Amino acid sequence: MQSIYYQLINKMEIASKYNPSEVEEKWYKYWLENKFFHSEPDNREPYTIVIPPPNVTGVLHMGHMLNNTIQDILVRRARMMGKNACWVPGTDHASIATEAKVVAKLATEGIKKTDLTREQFLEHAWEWTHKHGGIILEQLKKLGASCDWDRTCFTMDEKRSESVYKVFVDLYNKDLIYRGVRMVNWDPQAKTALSDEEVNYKEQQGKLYYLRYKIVGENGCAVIATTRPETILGDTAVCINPNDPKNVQLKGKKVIVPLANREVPIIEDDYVDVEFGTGCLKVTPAHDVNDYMLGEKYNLEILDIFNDNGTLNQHGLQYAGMDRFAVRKQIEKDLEAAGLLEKVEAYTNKVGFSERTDVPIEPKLSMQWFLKMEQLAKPALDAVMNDDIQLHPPKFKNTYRHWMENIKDWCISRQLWWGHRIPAYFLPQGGFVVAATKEEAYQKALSTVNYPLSIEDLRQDEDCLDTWFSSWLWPISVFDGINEPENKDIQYYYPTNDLVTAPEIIFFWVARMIMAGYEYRHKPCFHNVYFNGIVRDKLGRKMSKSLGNSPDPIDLINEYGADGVRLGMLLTSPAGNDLPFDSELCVQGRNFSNKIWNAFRLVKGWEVADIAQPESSRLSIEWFDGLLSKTIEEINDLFDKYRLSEALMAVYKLFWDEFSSWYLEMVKPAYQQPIDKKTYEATLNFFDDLLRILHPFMPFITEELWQALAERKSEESIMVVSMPQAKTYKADFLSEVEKAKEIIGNIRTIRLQKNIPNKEVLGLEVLTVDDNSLNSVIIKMANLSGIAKVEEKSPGAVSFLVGTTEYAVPLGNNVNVEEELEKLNTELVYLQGFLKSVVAKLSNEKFVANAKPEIVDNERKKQADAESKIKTLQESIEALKI
RNA sequence: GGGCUGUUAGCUCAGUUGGUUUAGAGCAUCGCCUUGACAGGGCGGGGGUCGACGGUUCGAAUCCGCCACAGCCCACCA
Repeated sequence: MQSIYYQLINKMEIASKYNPSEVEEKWYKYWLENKFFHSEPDNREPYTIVIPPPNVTGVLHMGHMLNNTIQDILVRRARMMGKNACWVPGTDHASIATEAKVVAKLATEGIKKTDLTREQFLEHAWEWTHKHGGIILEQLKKLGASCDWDRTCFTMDEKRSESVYKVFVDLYNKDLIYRGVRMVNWDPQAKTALSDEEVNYKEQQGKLYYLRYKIVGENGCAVIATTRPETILGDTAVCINPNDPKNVQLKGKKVIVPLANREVPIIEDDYVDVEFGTGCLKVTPAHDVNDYMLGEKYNLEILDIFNDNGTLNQHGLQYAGMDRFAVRKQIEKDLEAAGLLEKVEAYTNKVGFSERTDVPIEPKLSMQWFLKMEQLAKPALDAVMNDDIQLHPPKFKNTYRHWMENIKDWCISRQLWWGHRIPAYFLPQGGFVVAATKEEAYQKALSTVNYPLSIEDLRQDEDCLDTWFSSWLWPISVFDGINEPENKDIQYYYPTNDLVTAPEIIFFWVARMIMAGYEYRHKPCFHNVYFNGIVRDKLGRKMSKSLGNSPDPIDLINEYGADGVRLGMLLTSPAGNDLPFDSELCVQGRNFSNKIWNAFRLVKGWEVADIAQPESSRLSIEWFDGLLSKTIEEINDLFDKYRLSEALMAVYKLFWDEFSSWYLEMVKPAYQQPIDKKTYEATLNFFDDLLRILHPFMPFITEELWQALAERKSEESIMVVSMPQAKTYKADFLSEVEKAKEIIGNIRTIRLQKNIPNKEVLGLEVLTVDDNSLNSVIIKMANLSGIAKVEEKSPGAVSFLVGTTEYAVPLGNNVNVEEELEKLNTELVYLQGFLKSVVAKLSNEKFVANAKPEIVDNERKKQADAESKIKTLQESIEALKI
C-alpha cells in the first residue's frame, strides 16, 4: 500500500501548494490503526505525561490547543528519542460547571432541580455527560494529539471513584479529615460553599451607612458605619479599639441594636481601625469572616439571619423571607423613619462574586468537611524548593512557596449532587462512620453502637467532594495506583515526567497533586512542570466566550492545517508568558508547511544521472552535515531547558534559511540538467533527518513527505523512527562557509546596486595569498566566471571586505566613482569610530591592568583588524580618486 | 495594603557568572528582483541612547539603590 503511494507521488505532478485537509485524517487513522500511540510497560525507559483533564462536556478552546500542542511535542519527541512514551488522556467531571450546565438545561425544559430527587437529577446529568462528553477528546485528535486512547480515563469512572473513596477514608483514618463549622464563601444561587480561589473580588459602587446604636441607660448613641445595614439583625456586639480616645466613653457600656432592639455589649479589640468611619465596629459573627474571629475570641453569640438561598430567616424578624438586597433597601427606609440613620455616604468597596454563578457571595457559617494541609504541604514545598520538581519558568517557585507556607485547610465538601458523594454515614442516634462503601460503613457502625441497627438506618452525607479532590490523584489514579499500589503500570509509569498546564491552577491542582504524590507514592508525581501562558487576543484581553474574541481552534485547523496552527501557537510562546494570539501566526505556520512542501517538490523533481559529483556539491554536503549536527546539539539543549519556542525557531531557520535558501541552491543542478547520484542521496538523507527533527512540531506534513521520500514498508512511520543524533563536526569549516556566504552576499548586493542581472556572469578578484577551499561554491552561488588571485585589483572594480581580506568585482565602465567613494567613506568613518573606541580602551592603563588577559588580547586583535581594514579602504579610495 | 515578576526594534521575544566588532532573532515594514520548487517566493535595506535617575567598576542591557509603569499572586478595613 505504501509503495503504491510512493510510486504514484513520484510519477505525479505534485501540487504547488500543500493541502493539509487531504492528508491529516489519513495519517491520524494510520497511526491509530497501527497502535503507535499505545504504550505497554517494557524494557525501555518510560516517558509519561498525564493530560490536564478538560471538563467532560467542554469544547476545545485556544488554551487547550496551546496546552496540548506542547504536550504532543514533548511526547512525540520522547518517543523518537527511544523512550516508551505514554500520554494518558481523560476528562474531568467538573462538578460545579457540569451541574450548572445540567441545571440550566433542565430549566429550559421547565424543570427545577429542587423538584427532582438526587437519583433523578443524576440520571439527567449522566445523560448530559454521555451526550456531550468526549467531544473534546475527538477534537484533540484533529490537532494530532498522540494520546494513548486505550487508557482514556474519567474522574468519575469506576476506578477513579473507588480511588477517591479510598483516599477519603484513609485521610479520615489518619485524622487529617475533619468536620467543622466554618465561615465559608456561600453561593446563594448555586447553594454551595466555594473555596477562596473560586471567589472573584470586584469593585462595587456602594453606600456607607452611619447607624445610631442607643447606649443603654443613657441618652447618647454610638454611631457605627457599615456597608451592610441588613446584617444588624445578626449583631451580637459592638467593638471599639481600646486605644481610641474618641470612644472611651463607650467602654463597658451596652448598646441597643436598631430595629431589633436587642442589647449587645461593647467589647474592645485592637483589630478595629481607629481611622475608619467612627472607630466603632458592629460585630456580626455569622456573616463576616473577621467578625467571626472576634466572636470566637470573645465567645459571642452567633446569630445566622440568612437562609441558604440568600433570603432572611426568622432571625430577620419582620424581614423574614425577603431577599438580602431587598432588605438592604427596606431597612434603609425603616432606619431613616426611626431616626436611627445618621447619614449615608457613597462608598466604593470590593465585593466577592462567585466564579461560577457571578452572584455576590455571602460569608456563611456552615458545616463542611476539611482536609488538614500543614502536614501534607511540607514535603510538597520541599520538593519544589530543592528542585526535585522543577517549575518552568522558575519564577513560579516564589509564588508556590508563598502559598505553601501560608496554606489553610482545604474545604473539600461542596453542596452539589454531581460528583463523588462524601462517604460518611450518619447514625440514627448521632455520630457518623466513614467507609468506602455503605456495607463497610454498616459493619463499622455495628461495632461502634450498642443499639440495634439496620443498614437502611445509615444516612449518607448529602454533599459531594470538591472536583479537585479527584483530580489531585490523577497522576496516580490513571494507573490505578491507589487501588492496586503494586500494579505493573504504576510501577513502570510513575513518577510521570512532565506536566504541562496553566499557571492559573498552580494551587488548585499542581500543588495538590504534588501533595498526593508524596502521601500515596512517597515520590514526586512528576519531575517538571511546564506552565504554558494564557492565550489572549491581539488587544491582550483574555479569550472568553462572553467577549466572543476566541477563534474556534477547529476552524483554524480547517483553514491553516493542524501543523500550521500548532506552529502558530508555539512561535511566540515561551514558557510562562501569555500569548497574544493573532491568526497571522497561523499564516506563518502555514507558509512554513508550504515551504517544506515545495522543497520536497524540488528535490523529488530532479532527474538523477550517473555523472561526476561537482566539487561544490561535495563541499556543500560536508557543510550541511556539520551544520545539522551543530543545530541538533542546540535543539537538544533547548529542549533540556524547556525552551520550546526557541527550539522551534532553530528548526525553522535550519530548514528555511540554511537548507532551502543555501544548501539546496548550492547543489541544485542547472535548469533541466540531472543531478549526480551521490549528491541526490545525500540530499534525501538530509531531508529525512530534517523531517524527523520537524516531526514533533508538525506531525502530519512530516509523515506525508517522509512516506513519499523513499519506498516505505507498510507499518512504518516517521513517528516511531529515531531522532537524528549529533555527530562530531568541524567548527572551523562551518565558519569558513559563513565567510563564503558573506562573500556571496556582497556580490549579490553589488548586483542589486548596479542593476546587474543574476544571469550575467561576473569576475571576482581576491587580494590575498591564502587559498579559499570554497571557491567552487562561491563561483556557483554568485554566478562567477572564476576567482582570480591578484596583487592589485583592476581599475574600475567595486571592492568589499570580508574579514580583513579585500575582494573586488571588475565592472569596467560600470563603476560610478562618486557613489563608490561615498560608500567607501561611510565604511571608513564607521571603522575609524570603532577603532577610536578600541584604542581608548587599550590606552586606559586600568583596563589593561585589570581586565582578563584574553579580553585585552581580543581588544588588540580588534585594533589590528580595524587598522588593516582602514588601510585597505584608504588605498581603495586613493585608487578611485586617480 | 503586602509579595513576586517584568520593562530591549512597530509586534513577540533572546541576550547564559559584567568585556566576543558600536545590542540579536522571527514577524511586520520599505526598496529592488521575478518565466524553471515556492509571490504563501528571492535579494537587500531601514528601524533600538536596552523604562527614568543615581551608584559600584577600567568597563553595565547585564550588579546595587531609588522612582515610574505593567502583569500576576496573596489579603479583603467594616
